[in-house]
This record gives sequence, structure tokens and C-alpha cells, in this order.
Amino acid sequence: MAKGVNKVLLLGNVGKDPEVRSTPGGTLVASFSLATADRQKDQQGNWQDKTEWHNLVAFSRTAEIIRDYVKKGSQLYIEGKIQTRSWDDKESGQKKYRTEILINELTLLGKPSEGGSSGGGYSKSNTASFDQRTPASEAATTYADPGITDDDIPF
Amino acid sequence: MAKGVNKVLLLGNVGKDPEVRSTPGGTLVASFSLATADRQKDQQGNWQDKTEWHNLVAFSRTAEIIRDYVKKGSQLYIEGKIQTRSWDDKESGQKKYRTEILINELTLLGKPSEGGSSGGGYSKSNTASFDQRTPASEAATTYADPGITDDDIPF
Amino acid sequence: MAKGVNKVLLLGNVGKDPEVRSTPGGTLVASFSLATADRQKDQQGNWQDKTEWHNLVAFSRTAEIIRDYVKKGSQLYIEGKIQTRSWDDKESGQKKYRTEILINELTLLGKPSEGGSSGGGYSKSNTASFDQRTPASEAATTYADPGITDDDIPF
Amino acid sequence: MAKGVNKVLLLGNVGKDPEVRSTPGGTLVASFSLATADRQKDQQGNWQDKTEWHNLVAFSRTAEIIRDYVKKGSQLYIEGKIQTRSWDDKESGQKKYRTEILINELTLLGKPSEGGSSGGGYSKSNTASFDQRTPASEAATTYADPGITDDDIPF
DNA sequence: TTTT
DNA sequence: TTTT
Repeated sequence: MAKGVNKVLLLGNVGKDPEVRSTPGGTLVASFSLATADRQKDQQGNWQDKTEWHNLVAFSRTAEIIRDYVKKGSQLYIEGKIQTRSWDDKESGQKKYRTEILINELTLLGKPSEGGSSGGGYSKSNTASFDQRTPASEAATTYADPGITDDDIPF
Repeated sequence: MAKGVNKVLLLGNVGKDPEVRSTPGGTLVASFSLATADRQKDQQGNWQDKTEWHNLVAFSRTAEIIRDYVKKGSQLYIEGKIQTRSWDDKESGQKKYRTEILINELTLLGKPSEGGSSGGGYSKSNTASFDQRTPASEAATTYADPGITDDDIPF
Repeated sequence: MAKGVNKVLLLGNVGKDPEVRSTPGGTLVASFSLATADRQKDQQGNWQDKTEWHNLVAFSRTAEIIRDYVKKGSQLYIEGKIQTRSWDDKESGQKKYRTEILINELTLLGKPSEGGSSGGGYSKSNTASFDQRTPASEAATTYADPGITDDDIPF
Repeated sequence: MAKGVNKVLLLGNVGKDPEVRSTPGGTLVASFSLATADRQKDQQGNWQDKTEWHNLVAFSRTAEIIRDYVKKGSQLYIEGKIQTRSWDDKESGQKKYRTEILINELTLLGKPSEGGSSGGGYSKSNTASFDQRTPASEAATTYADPGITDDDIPF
């Protein structure tokens, strides 16, 4: 019986091809950023698109599915939980935080079509409005995030 | 019509009395931390309690309800969305990030009983007193978070 | 402040073109059935696809969006609440029940491509595995559901 | 990987003590009704409380928890999925439907205090006694629901 | 920093 | 049928 609830539901597009690696202990880990688009009114009352970037991470079987089926531009629905890791930045001595969504369930909704491919698939224009300026995963580098270790794997 | 989904559901306990203030533009803002408890197996296979802390923020009418009814220890169910704000840290010159849950809906579930009170149950007077001891958003100060300005208010 | 939670999240495909009409009071109403696909193990331990049909209903602005953009085969994500209406069946004198999902939010994910269309869009095969045996909205007829009146509109 | 999404989140109060039984195949089944309270505006624009009743069902380990801890009046948060079972009514020959929420996760939030108890609060003994007065699934009988058989168990 |  |  759960003691609390910590649930996240996201539907959006993948910013870059996922990074997939193994922990020293042999657990597969996939991580990527996901953009969720939102419309909201600005201070002048006009509708504005706003993109929120999320850091996602998955382990084991889910990481395999991501490795095999998810790529830049993929449209995904995911359920997961919020986790914030913290560490001491060696350079500045400051405490750093990184909030991630640990994926529990994943539904693949669409992928952008191959380069010049004609036939079926999803038209490229689906993903055209998808800007790529500063993907959230960039932040990891900036941060000197020590990365995920086996201690971070919650099972 | 929404273009994506960015939804968070949390059920847990409030860590400290909420901080409530107004933006220069006059919008009421409430912020506090919420702990969600989870049971998970550790590497030895034993069940461990794990607490995840979340930074929550609410505006206007929801902020009023929080000011009037929510305090340290309150058990809440909330729905909201994830937002990550970023700014340049003046001291280190580094880019800093703070992930928050913007509350859309709130259900008040219970409050802990008064200090030494015997009978137990939920004392109504708990919600009348509104003390401001150590605001949950203290952490923000620690990393020189410039705080919420009118530009951060998404409506 | 909400007193309880009654929330439904569905992602699936529309069974038939939506029915759109107005109440005597002039409120636009859209209704349609949505199939959600699930994989689960049967008693022999084999993975089986199972389709669950849901009765969906929307009013006013959301009904307009449905009228204009949703059709048979559309892939949708919706959020809503569960409502069960009941009435006395005139023929049998029995009490009848009909459970519906009242849509609050809707995200359009994809539509099947036009008849023989070649170019972009979504390949027809996406929707081929989508069986149509007994769409849930059929049930309304069987039931002698008296239909939605202005009294059923919750606002 | 899920192919669709069918998720329900409810927070409310249990209407009657749960009915707990075993299928012929030996699987434990618990069923009960849950009331979710909602405030909404009526046609005169006044806020009205409205209660929605849901039929809930759980199997195996979750059914055990319900048997041991849930009773009339308990406040619960649950996650589950919508399922509609149908059968032919022997008397009228009509097709009957019953929509239920299959519980995946359950969080126990509170129980009402003992009858004439003074102190208030949640008495531990509340959960020890397990009376079976008027099972919530009585309604099923009324409409000749054949009940759950091993074929209805989705695993 | 909460709660059981 | 619950609860506040």
C-alpha cells in the first residue's frame, strides 16, 4: 500500500536521441529530454506557446524499449515519478540539484518520418514547430552532474 | 485545446508553514515544500521508506486558500504542472535551475493535531493561527534564486 | 477548493464520427466512443490485446473542437471525470445506468489519413488493427437511454 | 509498453463495508462503492455539492489490504482502470452493463472516528472489526449481475 | 522540513 | 450508501 502519491504524466516530443548506457552494476539506463508544449495567455492577453523541458530517465526493460524505439522527435506519453538528486559541486562547493522524471510506463505515439521518405509514417511537418534551442539535457553538463550511479537506482 | 500534457499529482505532507507574499504587480503567491513518502526495496531487498521533497507554488485564489488553510504538517492532494525556472547565479556565474510544481487544484485532507493535545483529531484552531517561522522557500535564498517576479506568472 | 478527486485519463482511438447536437437550452453537446487498448496476460500466460470502450461526452467549446477536428479513427488524449446517469426504463420498469466520461481537456494526437491519400499524414495501417465490433455508443440505443437533457449539464 | 492509457484517480469515502470473497479459482476479490464529492454551479449559478458513486473492485494482495483496513466511511485515494462488463439479463433478455474501477494502487487516508467516541481522531480498533452489514455490491444483485467469475480476472 |  |  502506497503511503503517498508522486505521479507525473507527460505527453510531448523527445529533444534528442536518448543516451543509453549501463551502470557499473549492469543495469541499463536511458535518459533524454522531453518537451511539453503549452498554450497560455501572456500579460497582454495573447495566446503564447510555451515549451517546458523535462529530464527523463528509465531503467532496465523500459530503457531497452527506449533504446530500440525512441529517437529525436518521437512523440511519447509517459507516466513516472519526480525525483530530485543533489550533490556538492566540486568547483564552487555549492549544493546542486537536478530534478528528473523516473519513467514507469511509456506509450509511443509517433515518430517523425525518415529524411526524404515519401510513403507512410508521420509527416515531417508534425515536428517542424518543435524548436530545439536549449534542450534540458544540456544542463547536466553545465552542472557537472556526477551522473547516475547504482545508488540512484531505486530497486 | 491543449497541445501537450504536463500534469503532476502529489499526495503528501507540508514541510513548513507556507510563505505567502505579493508580486510587485499585486498577485498573491504562496510557496511551500511537500513531502511524498514512498516505500521501495533497497539493494538488500528490504523495504525502505523514502521521502521526496517538492517545491510547490500557487497564485491568486489558490494562494489565498493556502494562506488560510495550509500549514506545516497539513496533508494535501494537489494537481499541477512542472515548471523549471533558470537564472544566472551572480556569484559563480553559473546557470541555476529550480524545478517547481505550479498548483492547479488542491484538496485539503488533514492536519496534525495540536502540540500536546490529548484527544487527537483535527483541531479547527490549527488553521486559524498563521505563523511564518521558517518558510519552505528558504532554500531558494541559499542559491540566490532571484525569486518569482511578475514575469514568472503564467497568466 | 475541491472536496474530492474524480479524474480520468484516456488515450485511444475514436470508434465512430462523433454525434453533435444541441440541448433545448442551446448548449452544444458532442458524444462519441473511445477505445483504449491494453495488453494483459490471459490464464495461459499469453499476452492478449484487450479493447475497452468508453462513452465520452463534451459540452460547449470542447464540443465545438470535437465537431471540427475529431472523427472516426482519431487518436486522442483526454482528461475528464466519471459520471453515471440513471433513469427508469419505460418498457421493463428497471433502473438503467450509463457511465460516461465528461471531457475537461482534450489533446488531438493523430487522424487516419484520407482515403487514398499518398503523401504525409498517418499511415492507414495504424488504424487497421482497430476493430469496430460493438462500439459503446451502440449501447445507448439498446438501453433506451433518454439522452442528455439540460438537466444533465453540470454547469 | 502500453498501447493506450486507461487511468482513473479517485479520492473519496467508502459507502459501505467492502464485500470480500474468493472466486472458484481461489483469487480473493474485494468490491465496494466510493463516493467522490464535487462542487459545481447549478443552473441558478449557486454552488451545489454533488456526489458521484463509483463501483470499485480489487484482487489478490490489494483485496487483502482492503479486507483488513478499509471500511464504511474510510477516506481513500485510488488509482485504477475503467472496465465495463456486460451480460444478458435472464428475465428481460436485455444486455446489461456494469462499469467498474479495477484498483491498481490504494492509499488509505483516514477513517471516521468510532460511533459515540468523544476524543475524535482515528481509532485503531476501527480497522480490527470487520462487519459485513450491507455489502456495497448489493446493487449488482438488483440487476442480476452474474458476478465476477475467474474469466473476469484480468491476469 | 513532513508524516506514520 | 460516504464525507464535511
